Amino acid sequence: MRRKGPSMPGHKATEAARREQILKAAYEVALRRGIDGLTVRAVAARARLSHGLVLFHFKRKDQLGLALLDRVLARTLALTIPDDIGAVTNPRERLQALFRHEMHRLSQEPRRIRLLLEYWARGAHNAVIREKMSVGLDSYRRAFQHIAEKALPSEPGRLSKGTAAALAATAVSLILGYPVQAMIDPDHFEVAEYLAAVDGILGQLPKAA
Amino acid sequence: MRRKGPSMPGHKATEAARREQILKAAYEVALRRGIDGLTVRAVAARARLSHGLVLFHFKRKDQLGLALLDRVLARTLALTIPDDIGAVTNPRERLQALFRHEMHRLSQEPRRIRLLLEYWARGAHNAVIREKMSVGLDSYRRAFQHIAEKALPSEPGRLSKGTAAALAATAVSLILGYPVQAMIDPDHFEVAEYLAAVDGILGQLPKAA
DNA sequence: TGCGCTATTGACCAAGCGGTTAATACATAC
DNA sequence: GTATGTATTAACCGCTTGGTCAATAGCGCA
Repeated sequence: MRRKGPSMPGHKATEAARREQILKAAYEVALRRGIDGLTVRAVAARARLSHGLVLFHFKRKDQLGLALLDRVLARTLALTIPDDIGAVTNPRERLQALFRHEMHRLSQEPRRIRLLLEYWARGAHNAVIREKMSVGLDSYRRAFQHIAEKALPSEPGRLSKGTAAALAATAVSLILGYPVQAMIDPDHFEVAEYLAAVDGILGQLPKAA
Repeated sequence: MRRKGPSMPGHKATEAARREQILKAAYEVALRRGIDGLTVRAVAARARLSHGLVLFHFKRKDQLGLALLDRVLARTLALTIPDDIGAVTNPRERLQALFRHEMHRLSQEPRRIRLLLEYWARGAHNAVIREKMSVGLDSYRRAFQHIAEKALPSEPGRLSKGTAAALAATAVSLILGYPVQAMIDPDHFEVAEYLAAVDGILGQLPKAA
């Protein structure tokens, strides 16, 4: 069925290297044009490859999208506590320091947050995305829950495990809420003032008698 | 250029009625299949109309999308304070009551929240969407800011207008953060516990001396 | 050197998209 | 009853998309 076909395949590469090259290109495309703009052809063009090759390494487009989601989650919700914060002995202060650190970190790469948000919305329709999202979110939340349990005064009745979990959830709300709101109107938002308000809230938290 | 053409135009309708009919269909389609599934043809099929007619009333697809966004914003971020909450005299309790009310309200229609989130993500790329979003978010936030100013102890130096605005922003984070997290893993989330944590935070807020 | 394996390419395909338009049926005005 | 205007339809168009595939070129190995 072929009419004419010169063809000129480029140089070869190991599977791992090619996958990484393609994933990197996909990441860049998604950051710039969003998930809508993440087409097989756009990724291939960015990686300077034929679009057939992209589908050769990632059999279907959604496999590429899921691999990219792993990368986004790893870079966004993988919480590593810096040494100087881990060294803070007072749990309350440690929680506040971690808060500040994460707020600044996540505010610095708004495009990645936006990409995370796009996946988030798609998670409502796609069970696989939702599951990956759930795992990432859970580990992120757990880090806060761990510190929150120590920061809370350990009263017998009032503070159950559920409370600590809920407190961790509110912490995540406060952290993600800032870049998400700032994404829409950057003018009205000062990270310092937001942090001051959150600090005021957290500072009074363990005062419970 | 026409080959053959019986055609059978249906009954006519006033412009306003048709637009409403189409918008309603678009809303239903978007709720079920997300913005990705919001195609002119899908909307037309749902409204039992030809897809040409949809484009006759909304000249371009994005005009339909923007009109739908208005509807979503009106139903989601238009904050009307119920009488029983407005009657609460203590500003702190009023703020808490409004919090509970909004949490429950927004948690009841998760699909609409998801749709709002999809638009939100697209606002990062589309200036018109972003502007509409900003207006809606601003009015929503202002309602909280208004009550927050009264709830805060009016100390001269420490509580400026910026603080109240930032506090309103944290309130919005806490309110939107819940359904957004619950959207991903509904199992780990109890609205009661989350509310208890938020109530604990807010309850201690005005204690500042 | 020559052989086989496979990564790579470009052409191809069907499906679905937004958008346009000639033909047509309906409602209204006269 | 007839003419006018327009809301409505179905066919059509050009384009992009994800996916497939025969042909091919480069590489390791004998």
